[in-house]
Amino acid sequence: MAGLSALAQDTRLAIFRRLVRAGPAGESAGAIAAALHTPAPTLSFHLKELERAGLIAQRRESRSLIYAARYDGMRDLLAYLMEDCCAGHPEICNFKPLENCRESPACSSSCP
Amino acid sequence: MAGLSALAQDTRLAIFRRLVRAGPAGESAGAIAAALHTPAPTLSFHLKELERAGLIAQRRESRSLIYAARYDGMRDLLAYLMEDCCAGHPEICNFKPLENCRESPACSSSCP
DNA sequence: CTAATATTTTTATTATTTTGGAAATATGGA
DNA sequence: TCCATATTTCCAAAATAATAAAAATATTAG
Repeated sequence: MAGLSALAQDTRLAIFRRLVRAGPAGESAGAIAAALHTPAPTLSFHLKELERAGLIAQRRESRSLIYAARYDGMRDLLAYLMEDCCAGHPEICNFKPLENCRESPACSSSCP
Repeated sequence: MAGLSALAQDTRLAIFRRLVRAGPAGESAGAIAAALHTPAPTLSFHLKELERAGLIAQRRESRSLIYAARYDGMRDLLAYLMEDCCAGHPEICNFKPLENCRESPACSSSCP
């Protein structure tokens, strides 16, 4: 699973967390690099990796390249892990409810 | 997150999937090695890695060492990923329901 | 105690991933 | 057109992870 390796790296996980919080507006490569104190080429390498895994998407906005989290990519990853594990043993899915999720009809109505 | 790196490796993911399916009875190191056509030292290396991540547990049964999946470890990993992502953007959690999960009261009642 | 089985630890080698400088590419403004 | 900004690609070095042979350890049976 590409998504797993993509997130199994500190810098990439940090990037992804930022982008999830940034929402659909996303954030430019430069802004991320500055925030994470990471040289541009290193950051670019990780962004490409996350994109390859389907977890983020790139778009150009004038001179900047903006990256944004792909929620469907993350959903796929979660679904994959759950299918694997929840499948044989549903008790794995016995989460204590996440408050801000409960508030969303989408979430509270259709989790596995 | 140790759990992410632990599962971001083909052999280890294969081991974990086997053990989840094997249930609490688990499986001996030798049996896993045979099933996955993996030399004993290589397997032992990966088992230790999974154990370090809290995803499996070891117990001795006579001469054999039996490994079993730790559901709570897996639940923690899923919860971590969801908190991260579901948090800001609950629509990520909008899974199409997994059938065998719906059947379990534990699961259908308390997913995020 | 000795032998047989089951597995881990040690160790060295090989393979993969990560890092960042230097050069290249793309966009927009003067 | 020429320059500045934003970012990527190229590439080689450094760091990390995976592999498996050989030796060591643990358990039980005879």
